Amino acid sequence: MERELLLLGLLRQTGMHGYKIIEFIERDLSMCTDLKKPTAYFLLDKMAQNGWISWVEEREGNRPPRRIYRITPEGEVEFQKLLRESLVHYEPIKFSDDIALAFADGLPKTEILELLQQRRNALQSIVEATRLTPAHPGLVQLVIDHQRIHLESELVWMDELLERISSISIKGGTD
Amino acid sequence: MERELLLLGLLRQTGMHGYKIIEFIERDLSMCTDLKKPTAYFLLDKMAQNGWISWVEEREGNRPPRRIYRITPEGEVEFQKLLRESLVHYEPIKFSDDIALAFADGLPKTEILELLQQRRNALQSIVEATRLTPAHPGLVQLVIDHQRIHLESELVWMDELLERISSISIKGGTD
DNA sequence: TCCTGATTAGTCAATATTGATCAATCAGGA
DNA sequence: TCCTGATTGATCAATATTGACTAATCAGGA
Repeated sequence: MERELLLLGLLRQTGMHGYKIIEFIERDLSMCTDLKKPTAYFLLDKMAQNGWISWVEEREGNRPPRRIYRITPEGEVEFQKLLRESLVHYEPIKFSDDIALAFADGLPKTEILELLQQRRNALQSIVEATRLTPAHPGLVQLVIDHQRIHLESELVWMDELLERISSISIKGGTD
Repeated sequence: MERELLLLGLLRQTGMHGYKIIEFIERDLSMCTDLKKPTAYFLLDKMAQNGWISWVEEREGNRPPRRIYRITPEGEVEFQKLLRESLVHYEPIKFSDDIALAFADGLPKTEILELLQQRRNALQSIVEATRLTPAHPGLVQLVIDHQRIHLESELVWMDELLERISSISIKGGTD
């Protein structure tokens, strides 16, 4: 549902062909979504069938023709509906990486600590890279700041986690 | 991949039939995963074909027969492999809800603030409910604490967000 | 006893997602 | 000019995921 919102939101700003849309998403919005190319084309098709967007074929020079998508009035209505729904809604995220944590007693404690230390270092690299992100214009900056704040708080959590695992005895662990 | 790890991790503790597995996941691990019933059965089938788990048919009273799954030695090897991979790996989560934030200028500022205030209140309810969660035994407690810490930090972020949006002017907004 | 709704257990058709691939064009060095 | 690798643009077969459904059994009130 957020995927439809994303595509409508982009096409609302300007008409675009599929490739440009995907390029923009992967460059500027990769921190919110992992929408892949074939999924994007699939959704564009579906939304065109729904009448939310329309397209015209365009050919530039000798290149193969491409479809320029634009949002329709019905699409604009749908956009606003999805936007309202999405803004009020809060869905706690799932830390799927924590599954490994829950079953970590399948390994000796020293190894758990080594592996988690590597995870922590990977996280730290990401945090440091994120600190260098240049400012973006408009509301996207909010999204970036959210991500940055979250990552910093994750790093604090990882350090606390390493402490706690050091100090507990692991049921089923071999040391 | 974490889904396979999850199923192997459960079957490693004790043999179970599909329904019990799903029940446990939905009751105790819903904060890490949203694995649904048909997906679970699909994965159990696949893992059985891979030789990671085996099953025997059991009938209890007059009930229709059901398959009791257990982990095999090959499955145990795979479990340890997946566990190691998953413990070292760090993947930043995607805040897909932030997509709406990035496109919020499709609505007037006062409405954005109203809607986000509702989101904030929904979050606060979840935070309060989470504070009451009783302690779990073992490593699962770590997972719960992670979630709780994250949610508290999200609440702080939401309040900052509301402040910031109040004080900026929205490009394209109608007020 | 009979009926109703809840629980247990699982399946399947439909939908969503993606890795791999294709095909044209272009940039620039040999 | 010709070749090579990068870029643009999109598709498809295969895989993953899930909403909706089936079907049996059980609990307990009329």
